[in-house]
Amino acid sequence: MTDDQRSGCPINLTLEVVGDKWSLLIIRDMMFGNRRHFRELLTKSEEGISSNILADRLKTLLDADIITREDDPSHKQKGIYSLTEQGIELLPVLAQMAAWGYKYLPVSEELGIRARLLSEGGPKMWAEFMDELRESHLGVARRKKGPSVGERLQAAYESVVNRT
Amino acid sequence: MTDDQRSGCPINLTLEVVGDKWSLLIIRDMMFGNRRHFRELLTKSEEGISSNILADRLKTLLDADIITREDDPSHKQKGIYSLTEQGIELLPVLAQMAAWGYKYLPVSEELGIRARLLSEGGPKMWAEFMDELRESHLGVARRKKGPSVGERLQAAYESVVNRT
DNA sequence: TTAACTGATTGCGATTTGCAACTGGTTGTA
DNA sequence: TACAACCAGTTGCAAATCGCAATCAGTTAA
Repeated sequence: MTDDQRSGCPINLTLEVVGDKWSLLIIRDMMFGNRRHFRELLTKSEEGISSNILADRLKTLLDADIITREDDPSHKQKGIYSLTEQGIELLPVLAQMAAWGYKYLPVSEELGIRARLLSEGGPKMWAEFMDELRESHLGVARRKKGPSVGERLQAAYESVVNRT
Repeated sequence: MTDDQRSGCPINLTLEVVGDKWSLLIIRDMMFGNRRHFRELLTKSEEGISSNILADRLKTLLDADIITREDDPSHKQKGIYSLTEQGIELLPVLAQMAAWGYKYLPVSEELGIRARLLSEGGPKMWAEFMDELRESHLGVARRKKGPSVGERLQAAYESVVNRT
């Protein structure tokens, strides 16, 4: 964990924290897939991360204050990972990357549907979804009630998957 | 250049193209620093990329249709690199990363000023800047005239640097 | 003629990656 | 109480990638 920074450029500094092939995927799974435990992140990932890489990245993200870790009261060995406020605020970055990928790359239909909805929903939907994440990860009650963005995205995904 | 994709997720696919420590910095320099030649990208970069990495990443970006390369008529060996439309459309990704880095990381004052203005300007300013990039990289005349976003960002940067 | 400049390429050690097996402990069930 | 399944990681090792320095061959201006 050497902290030699290459420059004080905000884009560079951001890349030094999350600019690898796995960190943003872990955050994606925590945001959109409700993965909160090590095993969930390990086995339910689309891409198949290996356990040593996952452990290493979780450490890095903890150090960078993007996630936190608490003990799970239901199981002495289980840890619950949560996004911090600054972790939650990476959502717009992911949303823009998803929108770009959806537009220009060979995205699969199942996995693209969320990106499409999120892109169409725009910054307003992102803000709403971030409020929901603040509720589930930080325990901050959200104002708006009713069908959540998270639920809508999940429902859209499942409707594509279950279409025979 | 093996094209084994890990999953059809738009975020993952985007990361497979630009998810390394250098590609987005090269694109940043082309967008905000007007770097169009190999030497400019090599020597005028804040971070000091090495020539083999630069050559490799330019190849990857060419393959991914994010940039193009033309011969410079003024010099038989010189090449001019330009952003394509999909390269230009990475601006919102960079802008969001810059905004996040500006907010949460120890950004230097000189290099942070552009991020601040771009963040405050929001999507409207991004669209304007993208139009300017379409003009300088694709030769598409932009509608709006007057002081460009690029000029404004550059002027703000210089005013911070020259402040004694 | 020659020095500086052009876009790269090469060699090589250091770091990072990714797979597989394994560790030490906890929990549920019979 | 025994035991299998589950938990969060760790370790060993081979392969790939990274990054620095030196170098290359062609081009241009003095």
